[in-house]
Parts: sequence; C-alpha cells; structure tokens
Amino acid sequence: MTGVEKQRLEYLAQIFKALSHPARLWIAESLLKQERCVHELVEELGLNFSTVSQHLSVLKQAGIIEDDKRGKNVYYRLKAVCVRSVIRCLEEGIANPHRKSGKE
Amino acid sequence: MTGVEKQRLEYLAQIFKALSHPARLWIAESLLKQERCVHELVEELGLNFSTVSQHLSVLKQAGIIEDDKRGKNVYYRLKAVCVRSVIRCLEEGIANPHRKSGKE
DNA sequence: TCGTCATTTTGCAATATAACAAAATGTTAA
DNA sequence: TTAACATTTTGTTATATTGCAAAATGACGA
Repeated sequence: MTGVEKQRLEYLAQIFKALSHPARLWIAESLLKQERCVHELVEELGLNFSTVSQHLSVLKQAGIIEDDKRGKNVYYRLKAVCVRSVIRCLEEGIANPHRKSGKE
Repeated sequence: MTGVEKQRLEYLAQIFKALSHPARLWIAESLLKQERCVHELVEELGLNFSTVSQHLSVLKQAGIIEDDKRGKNVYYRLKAVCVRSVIRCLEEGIANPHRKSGKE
C-alpha cells in the first residue's frame, strides 16, 4: 500500500468514524432539513451542552457540517449534502446486500 | 426520538463504525474485486493474524462481508455491494460538499 | 463596564477499541 | 490417530472515545 493510498484510507475512515455514532447521525440528519443552533440540538437530543459541542466538532472536523456565528448563537448546517444519499444507499444496500445501488 | 428511531440510528452507526478503520476499508475495497482468504489479507495488510481476524469479524457482524469455509481456508467476500457507491459518493461528496449526488 | 447568555475547552472517570502473543478450535493429509 | 495448517478466541496492554461538570471564551444588552 502506497503512502498516498494510506492517506486516502485514513481520510475516508475519519469520515465514516464521524458518522459512526447515533447522536452524530441524528445531528446530521436533523441538519439535512434545516440549520440549527447548538442549544436547539441540546434540547432535542437531551445530552449535555459540552457533549453536543464535542459531537459537532467531530462532524465539522470531518467536513460534514459547517458553522456560522450570528449574534450570540452558532448555527450549524450540513455541508456534505451527499450524506442523504450515502445513508439511503447503506440502508437499502445492507437490507438488500446483493443488489447494486447508485450509478453503477 | 422514538425507540424505533433510536434503534435505526444505532444500527446505521454500527455500519459506519465498521467502515471507520483504514484496515477495514482496505479489506472492503479489496473484496470488491474478488474474494480472499484470511492469510492473503494478512500478508497484504502486514498485520497479525488475530488482528485481521478481528477486523473481519467486525465487518461480518455489520453485514458488510460474508464468509465461506472451503477446505482449510475461510474465504471472505463482499456482501453489501453498495459499499462501492457509498465510498464513491462520500469521496466525491466531501470534495464537492454542496453538490448533490446519487439519485436525488 | 458588568453581567448574562451561548458555546467551547479542559479535566476526569468509565468504557470501548486496537494490536499482539499465546492458546484453542477445526480441517486436511499422512 | 497424529501432525500440520488456517483461523478464531482469549488475555493483556496501550490508546481512543464518550459523557459530564466546571472553567474559560466571546458576544450582546443594561
């Protein structure tokens, strides 16, 4: 395995890891519909402020969401719109393992 | 969040987690091309037998690969063919965050 | 400026993951 | 049956992740 290939896999793994927690998946899907500020997510998720903030930073680090400070609040929104089709692809794909999906 | 919804997210998170390690991604992509038995993967990956076996079991548990004992060897192959398009979708989608991908 | 609000960062404890070596299992060949 | 091989399981250690509370930061309004 070349260094470039290793880097590619580590990068990709980071993205999968960011989506590998129920709370973060919930956040990503929630932001699919509309942007939200942190305290809204905290309320709806029922987790501690600091916990939610951590999850948000993992998603942001992976390039999946982006933030936007306006006034006192920080609004988060989905950056990687592909998340919607990736999730659908996986849900359908694991349910029907041998059926090809997407553009192939 | 309902119990059913929680279950769905945990299930999905498990699949993402299975793909969130470079070695496991490498294995999944390798099996995309053809089935392989464990010692081939061990050789190519340069990891310990037990380590590779663990990774394989994580992928199998998540429904991404399946195995097939033939003679002395255990052959692994990709079960969730969707992995190919999911990876492509993510790679393209994170590179071009705001472009929709897939079938939308 | 000072206090308050929204959020992030830090410190910490509990749990999960990753890797290896060694032991255990199961299969084939002699 | 026994030896050798392929793989999995177990035990262990190091590291990473998760979640909370408390402290720190930064912006706004009085």
